[in-house]
Amino acid sequence: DVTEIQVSQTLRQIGLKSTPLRIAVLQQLAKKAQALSQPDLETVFEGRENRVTIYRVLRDLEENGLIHRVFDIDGTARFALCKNNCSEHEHNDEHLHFNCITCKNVFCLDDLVVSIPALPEGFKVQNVKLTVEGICKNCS
Amino acid sequence: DVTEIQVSQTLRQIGLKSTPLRIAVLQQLAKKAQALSQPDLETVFEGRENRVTIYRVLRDLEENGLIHRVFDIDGTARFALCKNNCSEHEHNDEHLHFNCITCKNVFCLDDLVVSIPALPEGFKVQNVKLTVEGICKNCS
DNA sequence: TTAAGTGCAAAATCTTTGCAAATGT
DNA sequence: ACATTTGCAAAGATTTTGCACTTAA
Repeated sequence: DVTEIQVSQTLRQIGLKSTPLRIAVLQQLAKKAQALSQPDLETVFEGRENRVTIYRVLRDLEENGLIHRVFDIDGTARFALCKNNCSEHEHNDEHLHFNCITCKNVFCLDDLVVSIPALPEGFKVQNVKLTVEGICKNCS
Repeated sequence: DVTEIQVSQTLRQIGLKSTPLRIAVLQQLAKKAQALSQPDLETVFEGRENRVTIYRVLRDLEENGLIHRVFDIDGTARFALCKNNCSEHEHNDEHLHFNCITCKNVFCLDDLVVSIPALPEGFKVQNVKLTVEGICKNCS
């Protein structure tokens, strides 16, 4: 498990203050294989935390490369921890996301390697996202 | 080019009335390699068409399997013609989308084949979406 | 102490809904 | 003629902004 101390250090390393909500959000994301949306987090915190602040925490964490954003099949933004190679506005999450069409959860399957076909002339690749839609373990 | 007559027939075949806006939307999508968002379409029609109606046209065309929805890097919904194997709520767009990080356009690269790695036990695949982010032909 | 972060209210967007008028078949 | 589609206004939902208060360092 990820301790509060570890998370605090990470935050300070990148120049963000270590605040209760930032710590709580990172810990939530750390303990789930699934990407969480802003509404998910509101539910987790049972409305105790301010909605606006959650938006700002997610924005700050994303801008500083600690989390990345994926969209579920409804286009709702969901967030997951970045494993590596992410920096400000340059997220390198070259892995597979499984989007469940039933529960809408997004699973990050980090260890699967994605290979892409050659693109036509003139297209410069920066980032590859393979999204597989279907029915997840829990829903089938 | 796709004629108005062809589009009209397609609409009637699936049980939708052939109306000017539906025809215009389908013709717009047919002549672009890029997926268009609702705001894009408003621009194309220079505000002459009602925003609400555009939303409804896109919804109806999607529900009837004529177009499909992809999300650009900002999470904005964009629409493109379905080539084949699409039906109501069962879109089979197993192809590659190139999302330009500069102009935000989404290019459907239909002819490239996507292969996926084996998934963990319990995950049932229905649909594969490979999204490549980078800089498109026009922006580089 | 003080720059960064938070909470609240309010604005700005984006999308959907209800209903009367218009349109396609 | 009649069900479908559209336009308008209004409601809902989501996300952002301004500003005073609070907190981490």
